[in-house]
Amino acid sequence: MMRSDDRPVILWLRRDLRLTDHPALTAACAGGRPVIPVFILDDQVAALGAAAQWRLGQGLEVFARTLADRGSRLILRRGPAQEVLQALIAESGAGAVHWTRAYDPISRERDGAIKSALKAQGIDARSFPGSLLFEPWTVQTGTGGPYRVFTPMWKTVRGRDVAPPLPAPGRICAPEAWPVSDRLQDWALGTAMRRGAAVLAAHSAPGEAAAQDRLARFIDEGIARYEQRRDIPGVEGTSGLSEYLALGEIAPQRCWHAAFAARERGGAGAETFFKELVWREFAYHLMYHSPQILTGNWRSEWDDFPWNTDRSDPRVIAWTRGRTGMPFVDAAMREMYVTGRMHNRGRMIVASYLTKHLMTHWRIGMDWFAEHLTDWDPASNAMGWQWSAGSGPDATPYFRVFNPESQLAKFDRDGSYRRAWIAEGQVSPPDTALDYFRAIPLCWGLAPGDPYPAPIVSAQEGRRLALEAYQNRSVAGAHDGKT
DNA sequence: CTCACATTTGT
DNA sequence: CAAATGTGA
Repeated sequence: MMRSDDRPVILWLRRDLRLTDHPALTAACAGGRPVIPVFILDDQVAALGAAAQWRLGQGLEVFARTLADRGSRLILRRGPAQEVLQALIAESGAGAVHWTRAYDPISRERDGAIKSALKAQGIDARSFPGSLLFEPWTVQTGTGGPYRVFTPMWKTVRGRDVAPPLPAPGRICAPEAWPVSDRLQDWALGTAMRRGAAVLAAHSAPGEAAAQDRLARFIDEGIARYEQRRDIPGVEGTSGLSEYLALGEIAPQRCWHAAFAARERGGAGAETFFKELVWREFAYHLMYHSPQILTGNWRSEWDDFPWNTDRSDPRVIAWTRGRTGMPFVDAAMREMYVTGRMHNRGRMIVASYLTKHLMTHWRIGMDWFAEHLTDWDPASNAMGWQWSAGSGPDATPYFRVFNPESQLAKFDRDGSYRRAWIAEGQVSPPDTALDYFRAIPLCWGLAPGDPYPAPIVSAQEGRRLALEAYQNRSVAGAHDGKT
C-alpha cells in the first residue's frame, strides 16, 4: 500500500504563475513528493475580460516552458474546478492539493467548498499565502475592526516584518505518469481581442523572469527618482510591475525586500514605493472585509445619485474610444487600448471625467477597465473607481473634481504623453499613437488623419454640472439618513 | 469621551 | 484657502 506522503501533490495554480516566493509550491516539493501542476479553465477564468484573458494565455505559455525546463509540466484542464480536481485525484492517486489563497468572494466560496469536500475524502487540501504582504485578517484597528482609511493602516503595517524571499524549489519531482492535458492554443484565450492582440503583444513581456528583470531595473534606475517621476505619465517613472503582480508572476514580498535592500539609495522613492505596495494591500483588505465593494456603492448614501447608466450614450462611447476632445483623457484611454495598462494619473483623470463631467456610473468605467486592462485586479479596480466617484472609502470632498486641462499643463508640460498617444493633428505621429489605429475594431471607423474632436463636455461646464448634482445629493442624503 | 487628521485639488 | 464628516487612537 502506498504511504500517504509518497502520493503526488496537485499544485492548483491560479494567479501565482511563478516558482519563487511560492509557499504552496515549496511545501508541495518538500519531502520529494511528485508534484502535478495544473491550471483550470473554469467559469471564473472564462469570465475574465478580453485583455486579461489574453495576458493570462501569454503568462501560461511562459510558465509552462519554465516548468518544462525543470523536468515538470503544466497540466491544463477545463471545467468546474472541483470536478477537475476530483478527476485528477482519481487519475493520479494524489493525496494532497495545494493552492495560493485568493481573496475575492467568488473564489473564497469556491475554494472553501472544495477544501471541505476534499478533506472529507481524506485529501490533504491546503491553502497558502503568497499574493499579499499581510493576510487581511491580521490587520485590524485598535478596536478590532477593518481599516477604512489608508493612512492608519499604513502606520500599523509599515514596521511589520515581511516574509523573506523564498527561492524556487531545487527540484520539482515528476509523477510516474503525467495526466493528459489540454493544448493551450485550443483554449483560444483572449481571441476576443482580435486586432488588438498583435499590438498588445508588442508591448508585453510576460513571465517571472521578465518580472524580476523589471523589478531589478526599477530598483537600479527608477526608485531613487520614483517620488518625483511616478506622477508624470510621459516618462517611464513607475515601477511597471502591476501586471506581474496581478498574475502573480512576481510576489509583493520580493518587491518589498528589493526596495528595502535599496532603501539608502532609494530614499523617499523607496518609502513611496512601499506605500504603493500597501495601497494594493489596502484594496485587498477592503475587498476581503466588504466584498460588496465590487458591485455596489461602498457608501450606500450614493445609491440615489442620478448616475447616467446608459452604456450606449454617445458621450460614453466617445470616452471609451478616446474621442472626448480632452487630450489627457483620450491619451490615457488609448494607452490602455494599446498597452493593456494605463498610467496611474491617467486612471484618476479618466475616472474623474467619466464619473463627474459625464456623471456616468463608475460601474461602467470599472467594467471597461476590466475588459481592457492586462493588469486587471478586482480589488484595485473597484477601490480606484469608487474612490474616484466619491462613493468609496475616502473622505474626498465632493468639490474635488480633476480638471483635465490644468492636469495636462501640470503633469504633461512638454506634451510628450499627449503626442505619444494622439495621432490626430501630428505630421508624423509616433508608432505608439498609430498602434491605437492598428488595434481598434475597424467598425469604429477611425483614422489617424481624422480631425481631433472638440471637447464633448468642457472642463468648466462638466465641473459645474457635477458640483450641482453632488450638492443636491448631499441634501437628499441627509434627509434619508436622519429622519 | 476628545481630538487630530484625511494620496493624488481647484480657483 | 475652501469646508465638512467620518475615521481611528
